[in-house]
Amino acid sequence: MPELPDVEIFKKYMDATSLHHKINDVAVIETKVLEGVSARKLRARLVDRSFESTRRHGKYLFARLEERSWLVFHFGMTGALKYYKTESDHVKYVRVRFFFSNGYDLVYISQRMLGRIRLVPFAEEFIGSNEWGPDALAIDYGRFAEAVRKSRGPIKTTLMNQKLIAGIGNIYADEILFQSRLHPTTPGNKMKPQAIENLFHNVKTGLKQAIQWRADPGNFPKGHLLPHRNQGADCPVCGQKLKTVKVAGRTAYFCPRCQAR
DNA sequence: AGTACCACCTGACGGC
DNA sequence: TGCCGTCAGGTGGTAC
Repeated sequence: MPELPDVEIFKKYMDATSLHHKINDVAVIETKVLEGVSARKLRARLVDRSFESTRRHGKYLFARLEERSWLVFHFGMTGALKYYKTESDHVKYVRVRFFFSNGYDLVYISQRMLGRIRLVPFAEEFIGSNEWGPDALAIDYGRFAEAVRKSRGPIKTTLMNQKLIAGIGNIYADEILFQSRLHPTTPGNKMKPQAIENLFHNVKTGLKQAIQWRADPGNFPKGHLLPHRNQGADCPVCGQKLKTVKVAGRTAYFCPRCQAR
């Protein structure tokens, strides 16, 4: 699931639970989730240290250990973090476990193992080397509008392009386009300035609201697409049957009436 | 440069 | 019940 709002919730969760506790041990249950670092090195760099602060860029979460040392969490489609008292709970798909000196663990969960954990010296440098665009909550209007105006492909693809704007995935792209009353295949370079402004506004408010509602569709008030984003559902605004279309290999849900081309 | 497709993984679900 | 195809909220590589 994890897109920007979900990862922001993981960040808040980690801030509230996992900072400043000494790490007693690290257990790598599945080495496949480690990228560019061995289980041995990870353990050596973490044991006796603690997570001091976190930051987020797009769908990536960074936890600072010390100078020149950041742990990078990426969650893929099925990742999450959970903090709980050691052995108090049986959690499935735990791939890496951090044992704190206070008797609690932070675990990295990843059912499909499409996410990765890395260890990098500088968060900023890592973000730059991946050529990610500005975080969707930080991008300014000028840069956003330029990216949209220059794109010939479907607007949904542009919203999800991490090199242009970091943090929006399949689900929130659908919600943002629904709020903007834009068909997912609308070409960016065909959009009027008014429509681009409106889309920009909905990127910001859509993501901020999702964070307020803890990225849980169950908390979304009426008039939002997410809780209805499944086969055969009706538009929460006009009642029309929602439709789907493949955009860049992903399923886009939209209302054919509210989001007419 | 921009876009499409596949591979990476596991599991859930529907049809037969 | 069991098997099989399809699909799932992400990303990176390759091929046009």
